Amino acid sequence: MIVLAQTKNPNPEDFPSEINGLRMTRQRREVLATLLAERDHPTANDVFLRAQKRMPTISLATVYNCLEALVSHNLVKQVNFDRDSSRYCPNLSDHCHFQDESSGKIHDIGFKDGVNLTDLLDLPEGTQINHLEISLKGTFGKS
Amino acid sequence: MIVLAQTKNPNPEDFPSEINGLRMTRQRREVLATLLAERDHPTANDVFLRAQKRMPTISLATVYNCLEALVSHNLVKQVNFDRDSSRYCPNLSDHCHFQDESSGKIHDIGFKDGVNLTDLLDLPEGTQINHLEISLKGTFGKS
DNA sequence: ATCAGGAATTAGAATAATTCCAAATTTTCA
DNA sequence: TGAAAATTTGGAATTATTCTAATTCCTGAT
Repeated sequence: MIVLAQTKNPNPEDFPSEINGLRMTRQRREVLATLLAERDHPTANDVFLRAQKRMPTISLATVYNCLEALVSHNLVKQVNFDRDSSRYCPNLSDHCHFQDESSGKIHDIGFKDGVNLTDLLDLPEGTQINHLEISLKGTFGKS
Repeated sequence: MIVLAQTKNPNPEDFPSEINGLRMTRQRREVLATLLAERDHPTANDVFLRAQKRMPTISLATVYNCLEALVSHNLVKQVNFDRDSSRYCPNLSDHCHFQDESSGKIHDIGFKDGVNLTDLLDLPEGTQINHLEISLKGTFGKS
């Protein structure tokens, strides 16, 4: 698994031509670079507006297509809070999401060392987890 | 907190006139009874179709209204998987949801004794959690 | 380089879950 | 009983997302 640059404002040109089996087209690079540049969990439309600044011809449909391609190849995580529009997160480490109800901001929350969620769950023998999403809401402490 | 009957097919007439501060109208009783009768995590439309059998005049808008009232008074939980339509669950115990990818069925998953999710999370001091949702997908073991 | 075939992009239409609205009905309780 | 408030209702409106069909872009073989 290729580790993506964690630097801000990566140059889309610097991405390899294929990541995790996904051919990196110009638009996909742009969408990914947009997500990496500002890690504030934007919606598809937010990404569209930002990507348009550097690539004025990109369409919203393409942004949706690219996001779905990136998500399905595990380059980006899709973040859902209730029925709000989906948001996107390029943080690939194991984490969950906390939405502060006063600011609306979403924070990435890591797990403490050595803990494993599945140890806590009463799952029947032989269950295989393919996907897991944890979403929290409340008031976020100073940090 | 009033504990709702855990029996199947409760008679809507048997609910008290107010639960958790929510006035129980005829339609709200019917919607709640529908959820308690078959605990398979139906969508709003599923609930509508079932409730219509006993109350042919109920409208879909009312089902949405009732579900939202029940959810906001903590009588029912709203269950979300990605962008699928919301599903509703009258199980008020602390649990999360697992969707079996082969059958599509949703299972309630309890936590093992004595564990507390928040112990695992790297949350800043003073954070207050008001709402929490855990959704899993995969293949469910026999059981 | 050129060309054919496949993949990706695009604009706009279509979809579908949910919410909104305004009128009618029901309930509450003074 | 009657006025005010709350709820229900049907249908219209909203909106995020998906679909469609046409165009453009890539890629790899010649």
